[in-house]
Amino acid sequence: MLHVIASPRRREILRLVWTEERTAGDIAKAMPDVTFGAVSLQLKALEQAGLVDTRRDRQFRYYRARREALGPLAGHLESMWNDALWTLKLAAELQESRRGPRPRRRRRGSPPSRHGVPTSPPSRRGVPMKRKD
Amino acid sequence: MLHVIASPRRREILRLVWTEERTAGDIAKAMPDVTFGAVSLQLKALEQAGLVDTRRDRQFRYYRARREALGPLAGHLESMWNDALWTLKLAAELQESRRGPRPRRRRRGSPPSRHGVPTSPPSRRGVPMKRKD
DNA sequence: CATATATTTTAGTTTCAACTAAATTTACGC
DNA sequence: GCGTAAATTTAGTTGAAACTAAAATATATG
Repeated sequence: MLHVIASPRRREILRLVWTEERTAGDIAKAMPDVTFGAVSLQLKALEQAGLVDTRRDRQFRYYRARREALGPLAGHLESMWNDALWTLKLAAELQESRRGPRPRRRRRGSPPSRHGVPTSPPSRRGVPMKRKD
Repeated sequence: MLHVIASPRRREILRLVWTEERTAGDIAKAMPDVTFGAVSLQLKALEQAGLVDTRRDRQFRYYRARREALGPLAGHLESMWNDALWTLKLAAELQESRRGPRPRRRRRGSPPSRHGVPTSPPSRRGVPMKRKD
């Protein structure tokens, strides 16, 4: 759990869903420097740690912080977010803590091909999938 | 700061120096699965985060937790350590969270040589060094 | 000064979490 | 059914943290 809130990225997500639930897309839009997929993975991490609740409605999935799961840290995080000075620091941390590959400019006009994939695996498009709640 | 206590290794060190100061060697002996150097680096990280105080006496360096620097987390950590069940979990985490190279068996009888170091730099053994308090 | 012990620092290695891009799944509307 | 939008999952990449081993630093002592 400590590991999960140690990430500035996940703390920023927590802050976004602290007082009201939001959809995954809404959250992703608020973090323009990462892809939707990256946000989705972090949401999964937060959910598995029990730090957010999730709810499905139509094609949307809503997330909301489980403040009680954070125990004594909840108040600490809140006071940080209410402090204007800390907001600046968070932005700096988000820049600093950026991991993984930087976005690469997509080549214009080049045919859709991937790195080490000479033969594409058999497509399972159209095969029905079990619904995961 | 959250990042520093997110590491099970550093939390284990904090626990060791929670109620009484200990020497670096003492701490390293209590963690037989890592080298002295690794422990020293983590101690430096803890010191730079302001989570431990340090004191020199003779050739020894003593470390002690700065419990007040942890704020609301201090109590949380304490109660974790006093819970027998959590002790087991910590051991599991220490195994799980292990990073970096695993210790390799030293080849017996092989001459002392290093990877990409054909020429060793000029030894400065015996050259006096400035004292770092 | 030489040797021993305690600790830190450096250089290089390995593992892993955070990421991207693409593919897939799911649900909606026509 | 088809197409589209929302979200997740998969496969692969990257950078940095955690480590090892060795060297350097620091202090004590004969």
